[in-house]
Amino acid sequence: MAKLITPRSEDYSRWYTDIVLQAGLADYSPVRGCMVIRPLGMALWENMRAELDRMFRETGHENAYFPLFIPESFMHKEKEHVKGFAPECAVVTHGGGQKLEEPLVVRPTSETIIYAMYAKWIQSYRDLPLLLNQWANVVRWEMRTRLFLRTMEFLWQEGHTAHATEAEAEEEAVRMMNVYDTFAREFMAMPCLKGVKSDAEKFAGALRTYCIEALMQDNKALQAGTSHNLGQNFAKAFEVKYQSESGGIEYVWNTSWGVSTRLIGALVMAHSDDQGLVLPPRLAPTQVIVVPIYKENEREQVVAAMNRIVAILSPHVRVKGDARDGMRPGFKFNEWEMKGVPLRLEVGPRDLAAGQVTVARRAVREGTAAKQSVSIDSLADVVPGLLEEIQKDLYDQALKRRDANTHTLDSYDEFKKVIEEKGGFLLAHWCGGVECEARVKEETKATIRCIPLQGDLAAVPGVCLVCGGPSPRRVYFARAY
RNA sequence: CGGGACGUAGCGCAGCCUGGUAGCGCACCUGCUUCGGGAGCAGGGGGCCGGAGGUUCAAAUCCUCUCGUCCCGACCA
Repeated sequence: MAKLITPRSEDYSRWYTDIVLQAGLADYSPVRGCMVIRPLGMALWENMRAELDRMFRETGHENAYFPLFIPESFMHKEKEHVKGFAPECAVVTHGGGQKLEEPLVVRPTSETIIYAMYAKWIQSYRDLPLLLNQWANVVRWEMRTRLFLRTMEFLWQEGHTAHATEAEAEEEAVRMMNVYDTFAREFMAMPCLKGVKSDAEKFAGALRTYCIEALMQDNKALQAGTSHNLGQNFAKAFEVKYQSESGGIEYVWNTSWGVSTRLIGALVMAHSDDQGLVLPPRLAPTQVIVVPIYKENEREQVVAAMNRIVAILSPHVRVKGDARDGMRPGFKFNEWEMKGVPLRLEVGPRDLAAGQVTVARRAVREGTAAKQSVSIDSLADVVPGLLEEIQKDLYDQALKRRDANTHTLDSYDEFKKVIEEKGGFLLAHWCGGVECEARVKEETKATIRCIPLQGDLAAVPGVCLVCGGPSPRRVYFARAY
């Protein structure tokens, strides 16, 4: 027994770290608070990025790139923004052996430098909407860090758009929240809540922040993506103006939205088990691993069969053969399970004699129910369907768990009890007051994760959990990462 | 920055209380036997015990200082 993963139930935090390190997603770096993303983690991010990029393009966006350094004065132009980000900014004061005239902030997010450029690019209503996205790294000087979930430097995408009207900007912000939700559901197999942040939780400088929130296996919530309606706050700060059709000068309306490598952490915490990483087939860098099983004199024949199978499947799925000699099959089984490969094909003399392979699904391990025999001739037809089935099962399982851990409550005492004993999403009435929100946070460590949108089932009036005042709708509370 | 713990081989740890010159598991290297769920045996390499100072004939062990890491809070994608 080489590598063991701490059981989830014993120490969730340790379990998570074990999986990230042992699956080979990432490693600690020599720089405190930073992280090295290893090839498996990067391949996963690249797959996420490819799908997101496609979705961004389908909604009319293009990629661009803006500088890492932001003049410090830019950060000060929007007062809420600087208040929110100044404490966590890394600042460059020297360059080329000399003290800089004006310090440069390493971007914690790029609104300021992007809208400074937009001011130059936008003159007329004909220049709108301007819909750009950039893939970049950002730096935030965090006190405490955790692999993928919160590191001082992380990779993300940030979309920044400018529109002629408030309605268009609002539509865009909601659209991108929905894009994120669709991505999480269809590719990560991760169900999310959608909604608006309370004022206390919204982005520094935004009018309104939309978000998707997912529930992890320890029943804590994770903010998986945000989309902000920035109103005209940045347009006014950076003089982003255009001449309208009627000839008047108007400020533009902006949105910004982003997801980060935190999604990899979300993926780990959403699906993995005590055997290691579990990856949804649509994002798995390797979807199928073929493991040959042989005695010394059978090697040549079995490895040839393995290569044949890889060749048959290659046009249809991301498949690899593991012909490493001197390792027993059981070791390879465990290793690929730890790395989260959704489907394993075992090929041995017994299978070959019958013209078939043994197929094992990653996420189900108990008993032999997880294994089945499939004829080699039908592999190309069967395997893609199996992968889709796994993808669907992962989602169903996550949704079932999320729903089972969402509680509708009306009593504050019960709320405190449930948050302490069970966790999960607590759907309760809130009057909208900052005092009530702060009191819940203070007393239970739970925050409002999101306020469901109009038309949601939760939009039924009631009385506030804390003060008993009128409440327009229930909101989702949870303890969060 | 407050509260707690820990620094001994690549990783995980024991040894410390009661000082005597460093050990275990995994990983790594070599050989043989193995190979349908983390192989067995034999042999081998690898450490200024986080750093500095002190006590002592003698310090991983006792004392002082220092540096670093992790966990719990405040902050956060």
